[in-house]
Amino acid sequence: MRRSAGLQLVSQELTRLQCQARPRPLCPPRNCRLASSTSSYTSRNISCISPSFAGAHHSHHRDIARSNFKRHVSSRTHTSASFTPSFPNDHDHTHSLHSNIHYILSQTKIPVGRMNNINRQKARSFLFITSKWANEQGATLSEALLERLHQEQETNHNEAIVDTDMYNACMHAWNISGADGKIIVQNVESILTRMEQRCADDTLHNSHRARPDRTSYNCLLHSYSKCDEDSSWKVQAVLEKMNAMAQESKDREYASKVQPDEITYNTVMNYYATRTKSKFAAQHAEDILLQMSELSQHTNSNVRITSTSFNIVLKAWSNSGCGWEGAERAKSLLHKMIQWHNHGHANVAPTAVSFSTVMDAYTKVERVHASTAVENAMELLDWMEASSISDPEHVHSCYNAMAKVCIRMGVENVGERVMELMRRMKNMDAVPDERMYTRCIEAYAREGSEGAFAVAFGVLDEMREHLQCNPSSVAFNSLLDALLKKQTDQSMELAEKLMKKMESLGGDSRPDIASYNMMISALSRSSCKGSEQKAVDYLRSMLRSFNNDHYSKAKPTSFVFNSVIAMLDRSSEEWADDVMYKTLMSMENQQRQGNASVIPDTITYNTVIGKLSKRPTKENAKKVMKLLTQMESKEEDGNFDASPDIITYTNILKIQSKLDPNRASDIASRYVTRSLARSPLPPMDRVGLRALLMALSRSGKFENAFDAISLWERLEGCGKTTKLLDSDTCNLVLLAFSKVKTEQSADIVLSFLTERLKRLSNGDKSIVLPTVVGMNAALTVLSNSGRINDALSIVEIMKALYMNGHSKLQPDPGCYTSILTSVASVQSSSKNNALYAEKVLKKAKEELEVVPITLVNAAINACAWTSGDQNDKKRAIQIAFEIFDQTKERSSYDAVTFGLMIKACMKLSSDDDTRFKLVQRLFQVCAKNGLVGNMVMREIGHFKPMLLPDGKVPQAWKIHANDK
DNA sequence: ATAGGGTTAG
Repeated sequence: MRRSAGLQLVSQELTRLQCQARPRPLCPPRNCRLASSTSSYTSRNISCISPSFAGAHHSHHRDIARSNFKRHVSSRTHTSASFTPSFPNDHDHTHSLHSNIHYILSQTKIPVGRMNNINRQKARSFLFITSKWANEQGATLSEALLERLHQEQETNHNEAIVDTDMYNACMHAWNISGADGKIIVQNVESILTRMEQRCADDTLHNSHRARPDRTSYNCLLHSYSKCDEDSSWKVQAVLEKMNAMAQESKDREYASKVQPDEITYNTVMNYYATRTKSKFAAQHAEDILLQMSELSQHTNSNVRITSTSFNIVLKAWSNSGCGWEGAERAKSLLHKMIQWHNHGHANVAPTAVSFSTVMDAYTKVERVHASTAVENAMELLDWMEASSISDPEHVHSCYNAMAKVCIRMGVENVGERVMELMRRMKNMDAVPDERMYTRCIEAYAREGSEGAFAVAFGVLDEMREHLQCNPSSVAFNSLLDALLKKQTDQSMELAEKLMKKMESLGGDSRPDIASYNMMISALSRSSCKGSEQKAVDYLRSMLRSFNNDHYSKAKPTSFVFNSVIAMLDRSSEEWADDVMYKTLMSMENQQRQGNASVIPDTITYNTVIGKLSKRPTKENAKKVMKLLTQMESKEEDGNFDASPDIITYTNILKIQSKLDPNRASDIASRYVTRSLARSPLPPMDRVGLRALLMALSRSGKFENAFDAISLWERLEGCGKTTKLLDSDTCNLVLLAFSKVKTEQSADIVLSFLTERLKRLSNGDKSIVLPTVVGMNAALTVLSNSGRINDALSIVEIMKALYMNGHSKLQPDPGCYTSILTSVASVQSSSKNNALYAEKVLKKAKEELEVVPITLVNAAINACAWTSGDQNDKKRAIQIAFEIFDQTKERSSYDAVTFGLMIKACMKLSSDDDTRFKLVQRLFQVCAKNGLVGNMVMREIGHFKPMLLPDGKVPQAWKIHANDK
């Protein structure tokens, strides 16, 4: 395929940018080593490198953490000045921070109760420093210091060491940590609870413990808005509690300290404003605004409505998920705000944020309203320019919001439109910032034409010049996105080049989680060979970037891992299953290290287990079992994300039944037992049920057969008959019992069958019956217990059902064979064996058109195993010969028939003389017919006394034996 | 201690 001119242009552009990239600074060892070791999976060197200072309790860990930090800092100073990954505060302070950390860590070595004043003062100021780091480490560290100082206070009853501000700072630290919402809420709740409990425990001896104030509760309320979970009842409860405390407290001063203020109400509104896709929440936020307005009327009120309050409600409507309606409501609220302002409420002046928030609401309207949305937003922009804004330094954000509306609404020639906005903002003395340039790039890239791409790259260049630094990954991502949506080989190639360039530029330009998501999911959609390898390589470099270089923007989410796993699942590369397993291990590793955005779930595990099960090797079986254990132990710990389900077990049983059937039946049994204990039963499907029953039916253990039947009956009771149960699975249940030789089995099987037959005769048409296969198994069980008559009546019933249209229940020779084989088995041999054999054979001859030799043989064999006294045995021999003689007439016997007859004579004869005569006679007929087989020779060989007095085999035997 | 903004993704 020839390259089009436009793409060629873009490609040149890329190469040019590549050359412009800053010369690679000196840090070759790190990169070289990593690059050469791509074959080893990165997860191995992940765990030890991630620094977790606060969690480092003993000095060994601390040393590792510290030395890694040092290495990290020194390598960074070489690469990029704008890079501040793990401690995003002022870069120049890195050194003093380092010594701070050193100091703080050394604090933990001082025994409790031995900190002097200077120690305490330092710890206190470090607490306030670390609490402003705005990352998880800062929060963890400040909380650790808080707890350490609390211990100190507990041993010095007369001194107040920990005050309310310190608690508040720690909660604030979590709120700004950027951690996952759930984690923030957990930590803030736990700090506040501790604070409250410690106060409640306070005695006269120590009345110095810090009491939560309004700020503390405001912090708590704030944390709820960071988390997606529905915490509205908690928010409501906190507000009520604050009001109650303010009213009920006898301490007037304290009462005024916990009385909710405007920040409290703003924060509560903000909680509702952050609930996306909920009209109710937006309405609720607006209601609170009304309440605030009433409260502010009271004298001495500490509540007053400001621009912020309004802006929060504007956001609420923008986030409400109400599309056009939400945008319109936001707009009219903005009008109301201006009215208020005009009526003398100076502190509700609309700000740039107000305008840009409403504009943002117009980016979320339904397609039909696209052009009106753009018009309305443009009106807002005109309006904003005409009015005096109280925060002119934020005016540029309105142009950005406007540009976003144009892009989202699919305006034609968006690139030029956004360019125009950039010119227009300059007239307002607003300087386009990085975000605005990025928007502009996005706009051109979205246009998709090759010329537009070239312009986008041009803007990227311009941006570097104007901003005097490299564009952040976001700008590149817009380009990547647009390139990858083109879905051509060339554009994929260009995207790969772009990724390389981002890496070489380093710093904030490095690929982030969005870049990796896009590349990997595009690769997983591609059918080119080698895409798997490329995707896995990207995953590895992402992990390296996050784990080793602490690049927080590359923090992985489930999405990347799942894309890779899904792609490998479809792959035919022979390493695919192994790499899938390693990918899952790496996911678990992330989770273990506290990355809350990585959640391997049941589907993830099932995909990997499913793939591993396709290749039944011992290693894969081991891996699969390890994964199952992992899933089960998570479930026990109360984490149900990855609870094993029927699909999990189906795959596990698939591999184990090939390698270790006993293990398979144990696994199946454990699962069935647990499932039966639950109500309702966990979901089950046909394939899974079959796999379970197969595994259970193989073992020959009574418990397993019992599990099988219990499960089947329970499912039948749930009315799952049509969806799940069929004759096939019913057969498996009976088959399970056919290998168990106990009296109990016969009872269970018989009542199982009679129950179903009874229901059938009562007109239950949904009843599931076994086929001959299952029936044969049932016959085996009954005959094993000597219940030949029961067995024969079952055959009768089968015949009747067959006549009634149950075509799969036609009695076949196998039925009789099943009975006779059981009669012959050692466990069930009785004095009646021969009589049974005679009876069964007779019945078979009546019912069947052709009686196969095997059936006759089975009858003779049954006779051979007759026990009891001499008379019983003598009669057995007679019966055997009668059967044999009848057979002879039809000349349908074989070598085995002779073997069995000889065996019968050997076993049943009362003395050697009789034995000799009978066997000799049989042997002669046998030899004449040329049917001397292995079995015949073996039987004769067993009998030493049959040899001649001189120890030789009689001539008669010899001749014919050698003839053969 | 409260209001915001950029990219992706089945």
